[in-house]
Amino acid sequence: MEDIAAKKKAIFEATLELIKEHGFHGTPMSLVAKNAGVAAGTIYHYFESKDQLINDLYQYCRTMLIELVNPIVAESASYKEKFFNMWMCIFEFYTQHMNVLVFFEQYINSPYYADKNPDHLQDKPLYNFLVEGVKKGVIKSVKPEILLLLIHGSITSSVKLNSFGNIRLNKNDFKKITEILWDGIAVS
Amino acid sequence: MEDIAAKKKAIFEATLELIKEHGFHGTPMSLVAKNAGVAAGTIYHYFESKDQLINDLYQYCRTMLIELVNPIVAESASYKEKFFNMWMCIFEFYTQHMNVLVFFEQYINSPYYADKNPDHLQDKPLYNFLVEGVKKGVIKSVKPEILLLLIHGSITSSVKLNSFGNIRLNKNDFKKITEILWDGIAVS
Amino acid sequence: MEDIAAKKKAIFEATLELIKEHGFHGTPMSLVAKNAGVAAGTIYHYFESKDQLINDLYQYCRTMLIELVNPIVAESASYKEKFFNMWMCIFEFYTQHMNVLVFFEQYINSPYYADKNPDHLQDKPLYNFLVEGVKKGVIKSVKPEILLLLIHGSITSSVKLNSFGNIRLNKNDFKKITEILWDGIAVS
Amino acid sequence: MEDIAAKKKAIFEATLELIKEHGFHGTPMSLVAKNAGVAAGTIYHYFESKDQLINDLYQYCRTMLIELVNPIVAESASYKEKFFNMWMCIFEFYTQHMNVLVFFEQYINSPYYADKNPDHLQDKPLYNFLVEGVKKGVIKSVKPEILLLLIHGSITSSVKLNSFGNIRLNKNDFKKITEILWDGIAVS
DNA sequence: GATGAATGAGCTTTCATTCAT
DNA sequence: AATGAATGAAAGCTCATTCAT
Repeated sequence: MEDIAAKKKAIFEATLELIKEHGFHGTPMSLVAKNAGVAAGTIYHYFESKDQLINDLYQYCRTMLIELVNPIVAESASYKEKFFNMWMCIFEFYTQHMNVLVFFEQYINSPYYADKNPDHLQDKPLYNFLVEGVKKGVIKSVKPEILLLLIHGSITSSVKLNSFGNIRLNKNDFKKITEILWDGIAVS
Repeated sequence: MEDIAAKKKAIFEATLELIKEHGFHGTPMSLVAKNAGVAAGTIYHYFESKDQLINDLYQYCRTMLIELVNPIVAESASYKEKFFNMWMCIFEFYTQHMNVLVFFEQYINSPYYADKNPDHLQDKPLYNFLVEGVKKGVIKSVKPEILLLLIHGSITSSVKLNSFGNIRLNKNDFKKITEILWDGIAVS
Repeated sequence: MEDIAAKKKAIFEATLELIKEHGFHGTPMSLVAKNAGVAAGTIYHYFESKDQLINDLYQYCRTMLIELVNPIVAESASYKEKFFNMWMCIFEFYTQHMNVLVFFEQYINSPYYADKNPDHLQDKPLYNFLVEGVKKGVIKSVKPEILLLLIHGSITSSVKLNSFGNIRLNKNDFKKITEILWDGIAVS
Repeated sequence: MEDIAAKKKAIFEATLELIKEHGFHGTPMSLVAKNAGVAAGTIYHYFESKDQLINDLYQYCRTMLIELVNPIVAESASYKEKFFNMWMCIFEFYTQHMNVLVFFEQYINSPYYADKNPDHLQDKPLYNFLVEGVKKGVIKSVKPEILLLLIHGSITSSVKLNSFGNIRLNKNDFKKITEILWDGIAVS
């Protein structure tokens, strides 16, 4: 991640911010260039087309998230604790990077995300963590894809509720939400 | 709903289908006109602008869904049964109207849905049903907005998993999903 | 030819003139639009793309020429006279429509004329006229394609010499050129 | 010709090939650089601009052709024989260097060849050879420019017919073509 | 109401050229 | 001399919207 050319990164960040603010449609390349501090043509040294930029941006964000969650799996804590930590970790990441969350939601529901196969984020850490939980008998024997979607949905919904909505969630709310989830998925 | 001019409805349906297939960006008014069997100018008799068309379409779909859910609340069944029926009813509606689901997801995450206040669908029936459940002490005392998001998220995720994914859900899966939800939110 | 929409014709003529003056490369669609007195977008109602415009323009010019030559074949005159009349007719057409000549020469030698098969103009009238001449034993038994190219080449060269060069051809020169041609191809 | 820097020659040859394949328009400097095995900036050490490159390339090709034809004039053979040899010599050069022929045809008909004065190739050897022929009374007293264009036209047409067309010319065809020419221009 | 040709602002993209290294 | 990343003007093209019929 570190050796991404500075300009490439600037382009990514400018795009992310503009998409959050104005959507795919309202984000012309000229504006991306301006906000990234490069010339219009420069973008095309790094990305073949606008489509390619969007797709590369998706991978860029995905990698950010995966690298964030990875360490938590390695912690030496109870499964339930790790579950909670993971939830909070992703929640906080999205809260601090609303533009990533907004981008993800738009991307997933756009024609860019062509195959529509909802394997979004399900790779590596969180998915494996859930598979492990099922195997250990800690959580119910449900298709991990379903669990994943429930969890991810609860996080993003909470972030949006907290950030956009009239409602502001407090520690108690987080506890309740994660407990609902846990009560739902855990083997009692 | 019945007195919507036939042309207006044709425009709505054409738009819905095109957005599902090509997204907002790939849905020019000229194509909407063509697929709806009207002239380009005709659309502007019914809708002030493309933005207005999109926003009106949102209301059109929303109303469809609400009118579907309403009768279930009135049923004389146990709360838990109604809860399950509601889930299945919405699940089936989205499964049969994938274009509505896709449109909703795109709309919610677009600049059209400007205020970002996640009151999407939370009005009327389902919201009230949940408030009632909390009051009765049948389900946990959590902000209904949160419950709503969890439920809606579980439905849409399931539809997408079932329709786009490699996974096909069966009766048993539905039971598990709704039980997870119920176990999570119900007062034990 | 007459029922070509006035706008389409205006676009053709503007393109022809601009290409003569500035070549393919120096003829932006915006300038075509301006000189044709239409909006940029209007061109795209009539032509799918710039390439398509160029190719349609070729057919437009080709038809003009063929319709011009056709009547001469039908004349009741000697073969040699018709031959001379044809030469002069085409010569005068190109002289009065230099932009068509310039366009043809550019087109034939461009990637637009993809298959490179030099059947340029060889269809219908002139080609058949030559075949007839060979059959009658009036002109030498040579592949008509060759004859065609020699004749066409002599016309265009003469037009260019006359119009661009320092040399101005007079009646005597025309006589000599056509006689050279005739002496070359005729059966003595 | 020999002391042209190797890189300069590489640039010429790459340009020639690209223009044959994709035309002026489809030959960006970046591609010339890539195919010539040099950096984009390097081209600008040798040529002031793309226009200059094209114009220099024209002189480069012209010189090639002149140096080829020169020796033939010096041969000790009959005028008619030399005439035939010259025709075949140029024919074969173009056949083996189609990219030069294509480039010439495009150049002559482009705005690069600004003055449009059709003295293309008419300088030195062939032109003088024809003037000499007229003076000797071997060929008709016609403006040499006209003769030149007829001859050159017959060669290029034959090359294109032979190389692109469905027709393949044989020894007999060549004989006929040159004889037509000779019969046309020679004093009988 | 209904039409659809016409508009033109604004988009994505290309490419000749420059210049710090 | 040589490089190639960077530039930005200008190209081809799209599409929401209008308006005479």
